[in-house]
Amino acid sequence: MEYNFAEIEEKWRKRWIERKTYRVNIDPKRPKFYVLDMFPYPSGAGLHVGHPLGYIASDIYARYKRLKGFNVLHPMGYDAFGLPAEQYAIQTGQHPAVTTENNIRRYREQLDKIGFCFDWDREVRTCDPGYYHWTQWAFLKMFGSYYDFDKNRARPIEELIKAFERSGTEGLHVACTKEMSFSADEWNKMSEEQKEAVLQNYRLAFRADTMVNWCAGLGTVLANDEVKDGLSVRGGFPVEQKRMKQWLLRVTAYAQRMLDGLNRLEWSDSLKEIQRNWIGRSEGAQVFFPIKGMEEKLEIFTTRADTIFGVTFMVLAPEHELVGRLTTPEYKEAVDKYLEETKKRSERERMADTKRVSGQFTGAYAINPFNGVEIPIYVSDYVLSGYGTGAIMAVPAHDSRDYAFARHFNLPIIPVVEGGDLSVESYDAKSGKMINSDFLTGMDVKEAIPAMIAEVEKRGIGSRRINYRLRDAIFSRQRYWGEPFPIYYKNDVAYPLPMDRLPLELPEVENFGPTADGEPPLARVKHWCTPEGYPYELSTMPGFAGSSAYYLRYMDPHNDKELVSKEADEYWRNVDLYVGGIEHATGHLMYSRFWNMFLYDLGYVCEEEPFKKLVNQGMIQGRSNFVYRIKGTKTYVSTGLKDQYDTQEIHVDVNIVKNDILDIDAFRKWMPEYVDAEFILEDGKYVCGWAIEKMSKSMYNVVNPDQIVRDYGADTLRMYEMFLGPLEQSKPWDTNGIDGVHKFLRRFWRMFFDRNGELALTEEEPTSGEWKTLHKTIKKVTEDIENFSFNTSVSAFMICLNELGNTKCNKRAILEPLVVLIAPYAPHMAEELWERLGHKTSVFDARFPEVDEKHLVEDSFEYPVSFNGKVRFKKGLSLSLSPKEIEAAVLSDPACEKYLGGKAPRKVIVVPGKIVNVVC
RNA sequence: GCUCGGAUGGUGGAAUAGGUAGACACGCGGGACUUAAAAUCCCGUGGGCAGAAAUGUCCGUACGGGUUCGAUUCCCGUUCCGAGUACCA
Repeated sequence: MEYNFAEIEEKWRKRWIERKTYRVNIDPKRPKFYVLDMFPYPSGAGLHVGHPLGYIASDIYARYKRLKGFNVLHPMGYDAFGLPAEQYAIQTGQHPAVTTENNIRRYREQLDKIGFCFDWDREVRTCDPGYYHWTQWAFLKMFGSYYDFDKNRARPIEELIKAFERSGTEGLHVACTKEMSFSADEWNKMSEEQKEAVLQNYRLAFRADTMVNWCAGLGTVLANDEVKDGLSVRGGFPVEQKRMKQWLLRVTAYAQRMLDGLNRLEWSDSLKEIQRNWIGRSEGAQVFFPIKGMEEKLEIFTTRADTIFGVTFMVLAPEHELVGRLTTPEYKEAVDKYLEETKKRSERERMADTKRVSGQFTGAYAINPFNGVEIPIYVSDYVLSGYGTGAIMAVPAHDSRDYAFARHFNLPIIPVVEGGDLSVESYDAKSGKMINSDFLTGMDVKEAIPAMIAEVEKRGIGSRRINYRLRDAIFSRQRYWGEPFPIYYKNDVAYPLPMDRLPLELPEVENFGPTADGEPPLARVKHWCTPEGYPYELSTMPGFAGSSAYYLRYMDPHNDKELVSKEADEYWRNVDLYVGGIEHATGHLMYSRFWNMFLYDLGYVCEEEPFKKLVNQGMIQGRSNFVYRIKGTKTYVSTGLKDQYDTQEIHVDVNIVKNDILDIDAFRKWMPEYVDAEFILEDGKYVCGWAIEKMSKSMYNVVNPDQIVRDYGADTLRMYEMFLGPLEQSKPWDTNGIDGVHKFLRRFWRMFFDRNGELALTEEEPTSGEWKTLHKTIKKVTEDIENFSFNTSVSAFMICLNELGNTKCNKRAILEPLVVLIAPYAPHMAEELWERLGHKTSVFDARFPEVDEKHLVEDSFEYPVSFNGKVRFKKGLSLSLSPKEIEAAVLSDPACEKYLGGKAPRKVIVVPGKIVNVVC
């Protein structure tokens, strides 16, 4: 009876759908477990073998948990709004909904072939009105909320309005764009428009005039995480800074909570580190410097308050609001010219030459509040307007950038901390003894910082301050294929659409590009306004909007009254295991946490963090193959001989190469130009060269999972992807080892049958060796799944089979538990075997085997003791060297006693320089 | 520049509360079965030296030190590779 994987897998794919094997419902009698994959954006290219890696791992885990008695929620859906479908639409006129639908169908086909246990009844698509209803709903909730730092949570904006009516801004401690100060009286006298303008300063979803990343190539604004090296992540177009009115989400209000929350999550340290850096908390002080001849003061932020006596100049960002006012007439022309120049330099250019020093003196002076010294004020683009206060006190002796600036403009450099050689470089380290610093002199830097901050506060010229690098998230996109904002305008004041009018559906347009005068595509819609005639917002929401709360929707996907019912939320709570790529560290995984915390604050969900444990699968790279053509000929030379000729390296399709050996016939048929190719072989074979590259069509190294499933079956694909190496590690796809895994499955199958293909298991009692093999494997596989070491558990199965194969074990008591054990990895084969073993129900309704320790008892063990003139046991025993004495010492050692359980050992073998072997 | 990871045979990778390094698999070599191929099975496989052989022995986990009876594992330094981030005051 051969293992006919094609037939078996086809049968069970159908059976699972018919029987609804993977449907889940709330079941209070069983503990829940929520396993989630990051849902895919269905691109036109379909899946390659790298995509399912994480899905296979989570699928194994989900099936394992189910076998362990958990009620497992394991859903799948599609992140369906997004740029590629829209770009394609602009080029071809094909509606993005159509392209998206086609791509989804293709994805589904491919996913189904791999045998995942998704509950497809819970599928969500972010572009469905029934889904984005709740994206819009959440947005309106944010619009209607503010953040209270005293209560440390979001509250309805009505509470803030009441506070304003009662006592203005007095005593408020809330998140805002800009500090405001007014009395209750002033508030009450404001017009509706004025009040709304004030509230925009506090709402968690708000509209503001800000510097944005404008990408002309895509015709839209981008969030910080969508830009890399000054280019758009999607498409690679240049990005420039532009001032525009945009919708934003006040994620900065949650900076500290998101930072603190990380400590309670089971995420990898590297991922947590990335988020910590992205939030970028830094502790320091805000200090106000008087400006000579002006009432106004210059506010700066510094983490090095201790170095205040070393300040020799001040620098403002070019966009700083004081630049215009404090520049003296004789410097006006030069400053304007400098501002003009920096404006022209793109973000990318600025980043490219960070070493170039540029700046301009404004003619104005600040006064050092501690020693009265007048300090020149400069403008320079090395100071960023978006961080801190957009102004700094420059201490060239202890900051490398200030040092470079001072050198360039010949400004004084005053050391205030001992150490380093200031003639060469600045001394930036936060340690050493203070000098030239009045009351700080003699202190260490670590004491001087708090001492100075205390002094600043005492004199009332500033205070301790915590700054975050995190910025508010820009939420508008000037695109078509996204969620419309449920917002309309009256006299340019934004109003929320009433909740009962949601969802606000995306209207049809005949052209998906921006309008001639640069308006978003929705401007083309004739009556894009409320029934009362008020115009709707023209931009749409960004990609991360739909993916921020999708894990909640899976809990209750068909509910049209709420995002998720209380019952469903309280049962499923949050995601126990989330598997996905690390590239979402600063995007989706930040926004989701923010979004969930917000819903938590308002009482809509019962957990503060959305994803308890998170595992990042590595990327699967492509392994390209090459042939070497002798230049100017049609002769191709094998790798080992290529140095003897003048050759050209040519990519060859990896699908016609096996174990780096070229299939010559297939090569001749591959492309017309190779029909009459000649070969110079090594040992009768053509050996190809290889390299690890990104998996891409142009390098002919894309391997399609469908093809692997066709040739080897889904179970082999699943096990092989796990066998490739540690899940979290990036590794090249390489089919070299796939035969080994496939061979294992065939051998496993054959264990159950005789020559005639009849099931041939006996009820005989297994030997102690067979029991031991079984339980050793159960133990190892269980531990490995719990630790996500899927690669070593595949090895454990192979070892198990090697051991059982030696004795040709065909005992039911051993083989039946192994079927359940392997079911998470090879579900199709396990189901088939389970059925043939006479079971009427799915193998996934069985229970995962438990380890029975009594079968694992060792009959001999090694007692780790070394020998070198004297012997020291781990417990700290020390003795002289005769073997007899060693034996006595080993036996009297409490640890040994524990091993032996009171019995006398049969033999103690002393291996000098090695170990002591104790045999029972 | 800063932060975080990593480096083990021809290849992918095992093994760390410090205890016989190289599990498992691929590849390669040899053999069995077969008219032949496929499939299947068995044996060998880190390197050097000695030996006809069994075997013995030395060296080996990027490099140099350290702690230890004992280090792939812990500590310090160096090199290389990867990832994140980048005028963040």
